[in-house]
Amino acid sequence: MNLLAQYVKNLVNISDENLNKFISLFSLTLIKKKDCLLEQGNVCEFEGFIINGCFRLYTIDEKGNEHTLYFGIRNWWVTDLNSFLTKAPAKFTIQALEDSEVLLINKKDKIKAFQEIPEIEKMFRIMTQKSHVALEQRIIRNISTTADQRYLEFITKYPQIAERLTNIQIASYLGISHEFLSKIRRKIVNN
Amino acid sequence: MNLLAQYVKNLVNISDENLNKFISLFSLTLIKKKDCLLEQGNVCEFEGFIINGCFRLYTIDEKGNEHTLYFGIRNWWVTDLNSFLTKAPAKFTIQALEDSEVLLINKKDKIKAFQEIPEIEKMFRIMTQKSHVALEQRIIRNISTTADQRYLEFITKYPQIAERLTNIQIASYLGISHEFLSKIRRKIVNN
DNA sequence: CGAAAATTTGACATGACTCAACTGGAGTGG
DNA sequence: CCACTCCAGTTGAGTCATGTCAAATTTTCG
Repeated sequence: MNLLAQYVKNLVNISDENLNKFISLFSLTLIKKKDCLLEQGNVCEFEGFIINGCFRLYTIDEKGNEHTLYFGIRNWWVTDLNSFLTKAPAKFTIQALEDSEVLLINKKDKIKAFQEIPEIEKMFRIMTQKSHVALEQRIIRNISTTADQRYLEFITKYPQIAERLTNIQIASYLGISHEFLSKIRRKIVNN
Repeated sequence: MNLLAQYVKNLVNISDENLNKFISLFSLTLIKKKDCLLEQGNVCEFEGFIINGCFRLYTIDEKGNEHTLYFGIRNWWVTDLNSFLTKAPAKFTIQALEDSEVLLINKKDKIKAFQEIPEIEKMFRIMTQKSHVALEQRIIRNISTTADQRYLEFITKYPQIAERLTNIQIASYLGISHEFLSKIRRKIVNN
């Protein structure tokens, strides 16, 4: 079955006709492990819906350290939102961590969908609201808990993502060094 | 002039008729310094547009420590989004830091506005996208920079907010203790 | 003026980073 | 199939960032 169609129908009531029209705006892209969907500095011309595989969206700072904004798997969206909206150079790199499949839509077609299919505008609003809530919660966790707690929360909340990641990648999401994460893991095992 | 009307017109093209219809859904509320628009645990029944004054949206954790999600002043929106959307008990308290004026809309009327005025749905989408980008940037800052840098960035980016706040409030936003913020400030002065 | 809150300060404890070394497993070319 | 390399993970020592607690000082505000 069509994963994207299912996703849309879960959020809004939409006719099959409009749904098909929307889905036809996407193109399926295959991408190999370690290849990038977007590289920091380029303009992000797409919004992507992940069908299979796993992606990491990260930025590299002046010191050369990587910081992960989020990981994406099946049924998640992925884009550098600021770059996509404003055509500013992307602050993030989007890399495939496995051989992956993703449905891409460009900005022109997304605007077209918004204009022609009101349910789609509504769907994106609902979607954005949900991820907004998730971002707010992450900020509160980041400013209020220790790395131990954030690590346990991450592997508990997203076990199906965590199991595919290296500890280096998880550390870059939690905002700690991978050496320190290693020590946290040892401490957890030893109790 | 009507601040909210101006705000809407800056984001979307909308007829005066629809604009007035939208604005008539709000009710002006005056709230005194230190009073709360919302208390943690209650259901957030409103979304608010600030006309005057200053608000702080914060949560209290198990240890009794306060953590600030954001501050709001004139021209900003304020709500516990998750509670407003899902009717779950609010995780945040919204307190006025000064005598303030805020325009409130309830959920039923907001839904009505979305159904009857497509430009309003569009406006909220644009608004949510912008704050989404801001939240993403804040997460990256939180996981990648030290408290010194975050403090300097905050007072540089939002001087008109920072000047109204106590250091305790700023510290609760940055995710550090107010004693440590005091030491940061001394260090900055002494160079 | 007087009380409450904010701010500062210092001593000490803990969280977290850096660097360097080591181990072990996964891929790769011969 | 082996030897090699590379990368992830672990570990320890030393250091820096930040928290905690308690006390003193200053500011705010009724």
